[in-house]
Amino acid sequence: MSAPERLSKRDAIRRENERIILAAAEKVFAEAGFGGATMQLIADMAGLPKANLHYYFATKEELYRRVVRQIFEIWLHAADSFDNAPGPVEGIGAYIEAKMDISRRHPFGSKVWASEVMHGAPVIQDYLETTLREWTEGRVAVIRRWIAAGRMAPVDPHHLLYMLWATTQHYADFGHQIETLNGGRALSDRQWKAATESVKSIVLTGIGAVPRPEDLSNWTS
Amino acid sequence: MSAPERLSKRDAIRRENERIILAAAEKVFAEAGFGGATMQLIADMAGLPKANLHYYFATKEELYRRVVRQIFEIWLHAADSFDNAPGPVEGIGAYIEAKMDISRRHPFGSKVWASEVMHGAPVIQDYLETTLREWTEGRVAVIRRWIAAGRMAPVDPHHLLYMLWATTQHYADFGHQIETLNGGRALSDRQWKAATESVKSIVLTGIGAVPRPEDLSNWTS
DNA sequence: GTCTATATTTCGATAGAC
DNA sequence: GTCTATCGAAATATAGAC
Repeated sequence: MSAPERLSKRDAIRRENERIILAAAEKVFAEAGFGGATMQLIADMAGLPKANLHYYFATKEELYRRVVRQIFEIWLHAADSFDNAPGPVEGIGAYIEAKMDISRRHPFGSKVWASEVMHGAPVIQDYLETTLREWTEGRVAVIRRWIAAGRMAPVDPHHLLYMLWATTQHYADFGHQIETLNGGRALSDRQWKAATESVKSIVLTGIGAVPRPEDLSNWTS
Repeated sequence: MSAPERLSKRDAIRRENERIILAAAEKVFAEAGFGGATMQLIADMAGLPKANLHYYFATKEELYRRVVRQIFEIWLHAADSFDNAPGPVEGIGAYIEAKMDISRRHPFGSKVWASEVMHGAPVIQDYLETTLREWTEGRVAVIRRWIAAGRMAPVDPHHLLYMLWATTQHYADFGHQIETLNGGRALSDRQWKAATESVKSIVLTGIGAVPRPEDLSNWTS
């Protein structure tokens, strides 16, 4: 019985240290980029000697790869709201809410992902070509069904998805710019709510999934 | 006459070499990030010895600063379409077209800017707090007038601007992802046109500046 | 203005005691 | 599993001949 117990304890230590290192790495990679990040900076942020990082993660690239995969999987789960929704108002509405929530709670991961894609996806190109492509085509099919059912206007599904990604992730990736234009203060709870509602309103109205607001419903050219 | 002539010739050489170096630097900074970029890579891309870069730009950071300022000024000029427009359809429509065109023609500059902002704007924070803030408040005022005149729905002007920036720049910053989802091929002329029209259509419809397309105008809940 | 050679620093990674 | 000391590679920047 002692062997499994020792192994279990060692595993617990390993799991906890990996968690601490990954959190520190996510922040440093987001703030300095892969090239600008140093193992020393990550070690300091994690409160560990630099050599310990190499004990848990053989190379800087392996550590980086784990960070990128983390945010990617979080985003994939957010798409659950998309499926089984009766229509675009519920499906796309819930997806925007989920993505905005992730932008607020995981701004570092979002930035690491953006940086990785901007640099040509050197370490996650295979994910783009397999998992992301399949995910995208699946949602494109759902959007096409909604269009065919007359529940939204016949917009291009791919460009709609790009708009959803762009608008929601912008609040994480360009959060520093938004904060500066907000008088140097981070968005409050109320402002995050307003941002989410603004995105939902413009997109859902823009694709014809909800009616135009009353005060403009009698629009004339 | 010989002194001014020599000076002029020297200036011409300087200007041309700076142009070559800046173009090479923009590409390398975009593809590798500030930390990942090396003076050697930039020199190779420019076809010059590394020492010549330091002759024209004292430090790597000074060279980087010039690249960031370049794209920022291009974007500022694109906003001319915003002003003197009679309404949101013309103003915002032209702005989207101009920004999409920049995303296509200056993808490297867009990525360098995105990377700079994501890392907390270490070298252009003053621009954000002065020029960008003034530019933004000026356009917010224009949008408010359009809303007051009943030419568009009462959306939050700041969040609308963020949406315009996010959607248009996404085609440059995440161009690699879009290309991958497009079967590994860059967007064609036709596809860029479709992307621009898609963004314009959803946004202008979403803010109530154009009527809903005919086939959905008799929407019922 | 151009270019080769090099000084100096810093980083990723490892050795080896504990 | 932890940590100090250090190696070797690579980077920025400069010196100095042409």
